[in-house]
Amino acid sequence: MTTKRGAKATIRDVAAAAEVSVAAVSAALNGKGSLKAETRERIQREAERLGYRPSRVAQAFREGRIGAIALVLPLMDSVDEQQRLIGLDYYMAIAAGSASAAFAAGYSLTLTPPLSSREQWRMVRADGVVLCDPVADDERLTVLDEIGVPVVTIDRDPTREPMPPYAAGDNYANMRLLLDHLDDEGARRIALLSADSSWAWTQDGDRAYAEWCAEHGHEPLRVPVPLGKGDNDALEATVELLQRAAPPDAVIASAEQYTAGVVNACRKLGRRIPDDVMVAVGVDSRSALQNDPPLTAIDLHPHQQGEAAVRLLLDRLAHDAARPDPVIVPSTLHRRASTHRG
Amino acid sequence: MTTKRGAKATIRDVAAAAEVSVAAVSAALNGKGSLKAETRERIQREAERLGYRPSRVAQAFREGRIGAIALVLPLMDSVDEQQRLIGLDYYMAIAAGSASAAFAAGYSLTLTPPLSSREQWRMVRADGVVLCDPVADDERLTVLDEIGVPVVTIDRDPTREPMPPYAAGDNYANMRLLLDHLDDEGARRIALLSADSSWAWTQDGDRAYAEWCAEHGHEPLRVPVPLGKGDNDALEATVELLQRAAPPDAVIASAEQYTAGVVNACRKLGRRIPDDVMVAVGVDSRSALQNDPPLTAIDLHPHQQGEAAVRLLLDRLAHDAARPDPVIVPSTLHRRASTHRG
DNA sequence: ATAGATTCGTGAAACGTTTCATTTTGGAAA
DNA sequence: TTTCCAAAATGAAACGTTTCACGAATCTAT
Repeated sequence: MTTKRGAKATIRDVAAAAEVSVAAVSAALNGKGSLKAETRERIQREAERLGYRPSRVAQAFREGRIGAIALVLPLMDSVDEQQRLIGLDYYMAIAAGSASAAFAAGYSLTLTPPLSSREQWRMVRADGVVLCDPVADDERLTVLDEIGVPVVTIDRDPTREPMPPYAAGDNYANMRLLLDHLDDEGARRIALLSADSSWAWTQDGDRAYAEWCAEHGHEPLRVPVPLGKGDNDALEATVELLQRAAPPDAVIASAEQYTAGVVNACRKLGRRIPDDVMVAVGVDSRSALQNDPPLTAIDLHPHQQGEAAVRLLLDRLAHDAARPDPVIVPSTLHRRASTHRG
Repeated sequence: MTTKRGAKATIRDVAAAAEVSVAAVSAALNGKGSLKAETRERIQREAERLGYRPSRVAQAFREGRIGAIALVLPLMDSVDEQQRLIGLDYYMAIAAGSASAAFAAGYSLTLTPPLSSREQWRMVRADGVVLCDPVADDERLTVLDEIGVPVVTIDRDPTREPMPPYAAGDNYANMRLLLDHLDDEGARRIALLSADSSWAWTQDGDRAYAEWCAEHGHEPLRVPVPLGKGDNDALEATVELLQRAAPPDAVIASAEQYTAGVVNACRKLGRRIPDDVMVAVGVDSRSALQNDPPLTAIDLHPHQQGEAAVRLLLDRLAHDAARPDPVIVPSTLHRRASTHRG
């Protein structure tokens, strides 16, 4: 049998050309088995001549696994609506950490674009899925469960039973850490910008804020700010806050998205940071670090969260029934100039 | 033959359980063929009962393609050195655009972590690769060519023959556009921060700058700034520039990474933007847009570049021999307050 | 020269799915 | 009852690779 024109050469074509068995070709090309050096070279020459490339998908098939883990980021959902993707540092670090851990284990990391219908989900070719920030009753988890793809989440699933394994920071403790810090630095009226959503980190943060305020006899000053596209929602909310009769002396931006808005609102109104108003952010980012002055923020170590999530997933893949314990990645408070009055 | 304990159920197990042929099971589960409704339901029930999930890798194998495209970003290279990934808006938008185009065509997008050895490259499971910012004599392209994986680059490969298809902005024209704009706004001493590298966009930009300066009788003020990890290399370079005896009245930050450094240097020295010094950026980003004042910048439309690159790649995959023409994605100059003196 | 050991190479199975040509079944028309 | 046709279901091939148990050839030591 001779090579068909136009068709890619297979291992069989090489075997025929070199007048050996397919097994010999496989051995020669993978450096296994015991072949005479001369034979090995001849096979390699023929393979080269025919432009033979092993079919990656056939190799994958034989090995029994796709060798890829899918990462589902919420920000991907906005791709089609907005031409421009808002790539948050937090998610990018998660992606990097996941990729790193996946690759260390011989897997690659697949980004999944917005997936709405079940049909679309079915075509996700991955051995498992890491899903970021599930909402309550997240339909995506339902579908993935139906399809039988193992899932690990980053940030806890608020409602699902049984709860998929997850990696996360301690959102409740983090909010209190931030509040305690601001209190130490002399803030007495601490406002909070946070989103109305069913995400666990939002809920946990709000709860911590409410409880802390109650414990300390502070009036809660929470302003809901949508997390969507509007870059200046946070700006407007902050402006409104600062113009109140009794303005706050500290503002917590719970999300990375709010950072620029809060800072620009202060600048616009001529309020100095930290002298007139302290600013702290719930999620560290480049813009917090590079701001003038640098902003106090909580580093959730998203890189580690990504790594941890992938490792949990690989655990699940290895021992089928196992349902590993959640991993709580410790967070770090970076005390910076925005919350310290000289 | 009965289902082995522990092993995943295959289509054969379902067939046995439902007492039909494997072909019937396949047809029932995929909604094809002509099966009696009753049979179809019975098969579905059995599949459900056994927890049967079609093997995605076997499906992929049958279909003859992996169904994934790999995206190689330069920033991924820093993952292991630095725990924290610097996720540039530019690359994130490329990722989003690529993902979007890939998915529209039934492919998913795979991120590949740093790949050094040939061995590592061999395990990249993708039908093709989009490689961002190739350097001169990029070893990765050599390896990919050896392995026989089709490649498309974003930004032109400076040296390789035959040159792989690519998508890119018009770097040369963009630099001149920026310079003309600053000239129009009254700048007379325009400095350029750019990197010493073999990347095409750097080279093109430098060439455009040199030629433009010569044409306009301006003294070239180019300062090389490494693109690596150091966040404050750009800051130091700018400080040095502004403290010269004859300081520039405009600074071009050619890379997104320089943005914060340049702005903070101005702030540190008390130079107002744009009154004392204009600032423009060669790559638009959130930090440019959200800065106070917003920074004039060139929008390279990286989302479209990602889309274009993937489409080129899919073209190559479809018609094997074809070597499509490069796609030059038009860029947009966003004129913002940082280069306009009220 | 023969047994044993070593080296070199082979044939065939297996992975799980889909497809397609073919066979069986059931029912209606003659 | 027989004939014919559509509907329903089947068996087997094909996808390209790796692996594994085994056979043939060559060499070494008795």
